[in-house]
Amino acid sequence: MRDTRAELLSQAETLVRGRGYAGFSYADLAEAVGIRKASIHHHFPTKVDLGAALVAAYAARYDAALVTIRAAVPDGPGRIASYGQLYLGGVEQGLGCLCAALAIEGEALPERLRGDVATFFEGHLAWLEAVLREGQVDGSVRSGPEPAVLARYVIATLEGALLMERLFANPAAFSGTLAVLVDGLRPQTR
Amino acid sequence: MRDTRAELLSQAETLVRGRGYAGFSYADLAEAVGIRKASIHHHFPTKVDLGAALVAAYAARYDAALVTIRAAVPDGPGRIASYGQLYLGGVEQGLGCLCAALAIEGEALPERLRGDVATFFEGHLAWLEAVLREGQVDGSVRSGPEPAVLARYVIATLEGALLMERLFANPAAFSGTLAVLVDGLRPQTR
DNA sequence: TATTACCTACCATTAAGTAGGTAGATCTTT
DNA sequence: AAAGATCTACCTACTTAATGGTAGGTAATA
Repeated sequence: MRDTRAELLSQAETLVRGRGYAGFSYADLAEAVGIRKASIHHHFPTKVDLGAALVAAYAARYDAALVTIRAAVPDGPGRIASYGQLYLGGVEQGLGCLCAALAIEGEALPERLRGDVATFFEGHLAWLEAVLREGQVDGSVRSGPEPAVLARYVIATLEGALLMERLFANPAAFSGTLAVLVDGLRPQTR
Repeated sequence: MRDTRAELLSQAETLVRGRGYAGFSYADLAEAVGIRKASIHHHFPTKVDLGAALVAAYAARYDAALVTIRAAVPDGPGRIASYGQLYLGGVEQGLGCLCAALAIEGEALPERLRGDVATFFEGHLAWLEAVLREGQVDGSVRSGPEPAVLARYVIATLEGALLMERLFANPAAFSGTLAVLVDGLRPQTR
């Protein structure tokens, strides 16, 4: 059995992450999957439905990774480093963040998708905030700034680095930025 | 006299920064400026021509600001803070970075524009690198990481913060991230 | 017998871009 | 200075291709 729906989601994700939401069409997707354009509507009646499914699947994958990281890595900076590694894959494949691609379209983006994207980021912010707070408590993360502030700073840096280093096809530079970011989160004793 | 060309550039910039390059059309622009669609082609024969003019004008405005900052602010962190303030305007107006909007479209973006966008970022990276190097020399910026690495980290953080905080319409959060960023650049003595 | 998963054929709309024209400003030549 | 020529900045009307989406059908499966 070939799971057409999954294939559609996979190819659509690649298209959106590579060219933006407005920048891909059902025709592109049909060609990528090897199915007729109209058949896509059977699985995803409208483009917004597809977009929402894309965000849901993307968020679910991230959520699983976040749980794993928290279980597998004990300290704050290590967890943030692992979180940053999740973005690195995008740089290596030349794909940006799905939600960044959607977010950039701002006012033109269907309301529903804008909400989904905001929810995605809010989830990450909540996870980061918890991780950073724990790190401050156990002493692995520098105290001072509020965890909520640090969380926004972390996600901004990684989203920005992904945007930049995908353009320059420079995974090493991404890793450099990640290292500076993580290092800056440790308690300062130099 | 009304400078139609300038008006076209201004409105087009707002459109691209608000909805992406693929997300706006000559029809949208015509309506925004109060001119017929075909007349736009008189000023900008193709959409790529318009896009390139947009990037050129945007880059020129930034370049002027960079020169001013370097002349008016003496220390490294102060200069980076001023640089970050340039992005804040976008958050407040609900507009993203023009070049980020273009960059996100990646492979779908006409070759020429991709080159122009890369040049834009390279110029900023060069400026940041020089500023950070000077800061390390005069002791206002922490030593350790290479200026080139720090430059990429700075621009990534600001581009990412603009992306995020525009979505959340949260200029205060942008300022929070900027503060963490700038603070982290100072020589650490806590 | 429904339902699923696909198909062909179509639709209305919108996209970027072109053709060709007009009114007014400006430059050139006598 | 007048006459003609050219240029600028816009227009209406159009083309071609692509967009998201629909209608309705078919073959296999549950």
